[in-house]
Amino acid sequence: MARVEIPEPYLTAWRAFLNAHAATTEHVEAALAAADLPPLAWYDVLWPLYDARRLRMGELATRVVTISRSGLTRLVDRVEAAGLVRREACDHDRRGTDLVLTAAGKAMLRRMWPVYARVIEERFVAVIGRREAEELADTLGRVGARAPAAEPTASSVRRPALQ
Amino acid sequence: MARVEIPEPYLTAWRAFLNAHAATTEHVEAALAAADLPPLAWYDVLWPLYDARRLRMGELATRVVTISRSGLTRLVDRVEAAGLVRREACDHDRRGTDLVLTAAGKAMLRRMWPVYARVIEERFVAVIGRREAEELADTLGRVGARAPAAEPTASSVRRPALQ
DNA sequence: CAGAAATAGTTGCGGGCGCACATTTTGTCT
DNA sequence: AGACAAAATGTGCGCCCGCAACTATTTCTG
Repeated sequence: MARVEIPEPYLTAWRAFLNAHAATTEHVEAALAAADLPPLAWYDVLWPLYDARRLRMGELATRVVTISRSGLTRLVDRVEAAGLVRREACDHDRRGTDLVLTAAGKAMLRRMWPVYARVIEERFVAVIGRREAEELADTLGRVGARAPAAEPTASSVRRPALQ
Repeated sequence: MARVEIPEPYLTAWRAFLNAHAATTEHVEAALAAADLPPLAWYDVLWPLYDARRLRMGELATRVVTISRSGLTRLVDRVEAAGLVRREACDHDRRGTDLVLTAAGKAMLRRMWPVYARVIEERFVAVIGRREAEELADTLGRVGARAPAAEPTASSVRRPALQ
């Protein structure tokens, strides 16, 4: 029956990890919904497009780790239907689709970020010291590292200042 | 437009946090599926029942933070249909439903934990120092703390030794 | 250069989830 | 006691997701 042993401190940390994610995520979604804004998943599509100006579906998929390829297709369907992004033909590869942010998409990004950021500040920044944040980044960076060497990282949350 | 500012180290930590969760979660689900076992959500139902012997739907909902009340109803429907738990009438309150683990449920728990634990070891324990684990638990514990004072914590991952 | 193999993206299908509402039972106030 | 609010689940409905299969291209191979 292979008695699996995981030392107490690790187990506690693991539980805290899962809890923290559930709690914060929930609050972000609630805040967005309360402000009549789309779910966080839309942000994950819009931001990389703002950051890169133009991306192919596959490249976007690389940055949105939380959803499957087909799921992304339909997520983009919806975001496009809302007029926030536009699909364009890809030059060098007629199989591919390029995505670009529309003006409305950029505007939506500007409306979503403050709401998103507010929750990050209240639930995350507010209870973590600067030094701790650095350690967190380091530790969790290792946990999230794509095992072997390939598997790209993911999830971008704004790098250059959004306007 | 309220230029929201979040210091770099926090943003980096936040990204690492989301990435780490996506990555580990994905691996756990993959490992369970590969072993022909139910998804992690089932574990979240089975374990608290093993831990508490008997729980009402509402009490269970308190511990399974990642799903809504109605979602839990149907999750339990499935787990019950699989013969892993049993719904029983609650004595003092005829509105309520008690849940108890069946022998098959306990057995399933014993099959799932090693697979689950294996991933925790490989992806989490293996890349974190003991000291770091304690700091993680502390820091993320604060992040996951239910804001005001009520809102119970959640997610249990085995406390007494499973057999 | 023909044809197999690989790649990019989409779609059919079945399943799971959350919201809002319905149902049954308790608790309270008068 | 009688009525009304509150609490504990379950249910109808529509949305979203992932898997596997499909189409259209491109790339590799002999």
